[in-house]
Amino acid sequence: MYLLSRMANHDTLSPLFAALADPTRRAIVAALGSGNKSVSELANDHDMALPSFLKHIDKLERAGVITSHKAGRVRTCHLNPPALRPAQDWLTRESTRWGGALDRLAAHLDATEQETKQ
Amino acid sequence: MYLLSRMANHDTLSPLFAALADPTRRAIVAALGSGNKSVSELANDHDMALPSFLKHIDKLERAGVITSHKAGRVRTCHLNPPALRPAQDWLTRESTRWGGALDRLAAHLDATEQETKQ
DNA sequence: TTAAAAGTTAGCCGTATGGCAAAGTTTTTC
DNA sequence: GAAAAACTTTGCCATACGGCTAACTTTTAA
Repeated sequence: MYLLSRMANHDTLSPLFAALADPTRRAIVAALGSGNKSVSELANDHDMALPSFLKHIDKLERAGVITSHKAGRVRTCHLNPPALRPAQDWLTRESTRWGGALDRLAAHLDATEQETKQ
Repeated sequence: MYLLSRMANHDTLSPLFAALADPTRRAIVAALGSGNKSVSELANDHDMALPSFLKHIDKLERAGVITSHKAGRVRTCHLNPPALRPAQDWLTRESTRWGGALDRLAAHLDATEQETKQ
């Protein structure tokens, strides 16, 4: 039926989850939580060559998680607050459905217990 | 300071986010939301060779998102409800901090506005 | 008892990822 | 105007990812 492949699939979730699937990048996000920072300020916390570090910045930026602008020779990074929403929404939606399944299981177990008691 | 590299890093978040960073795997999770299914039942919805599909199942399982057991020749897959929690928690924590940052920004703008009004 | 069903294993392929060092560019500072 | 700062580009590396086909194993059904 291949529905997914038919629906003009602007897949924002995949790059978003992928961007978060690395400790360095999550640390960057966490660091930016307390305010904007330059690339080198961010990089100081990570024992990594700058080009390697920049790849992480790029990936976060391409996923929309952060933005950046350059003023003079320094590039400053900012969080993009709405970016995490799709991920949160997906997780919430699925968890809710799982919860529903658990509820149904619980209900079934209850019913079974009632039956076996009789 | 490299704190992260020192703290006996049971990184569950990275494989978890990585597992969700693929449409096929998210579809599997969604499909299992309405009940347990065998590998081939799940695979029917995806135009993909079985070995390729099994890799997705394996990755979900290694990330703890699903479990499976084999009865006879059929392997049945189940959701593992608590698995998504760490991802949700991380997103919630960060979003909250971002919200805080936004609040502080708003407060700052308000303060600035008050100053300029005087 | 053979044949089909349902996975599984092995091996190959091209691209992406996460790392590096070295050299280049643009600003800023002295 | 030279030198330092702050990236940026280039190019390399090993491993992981996401896909395939072909061949194999185990269970079930005819």
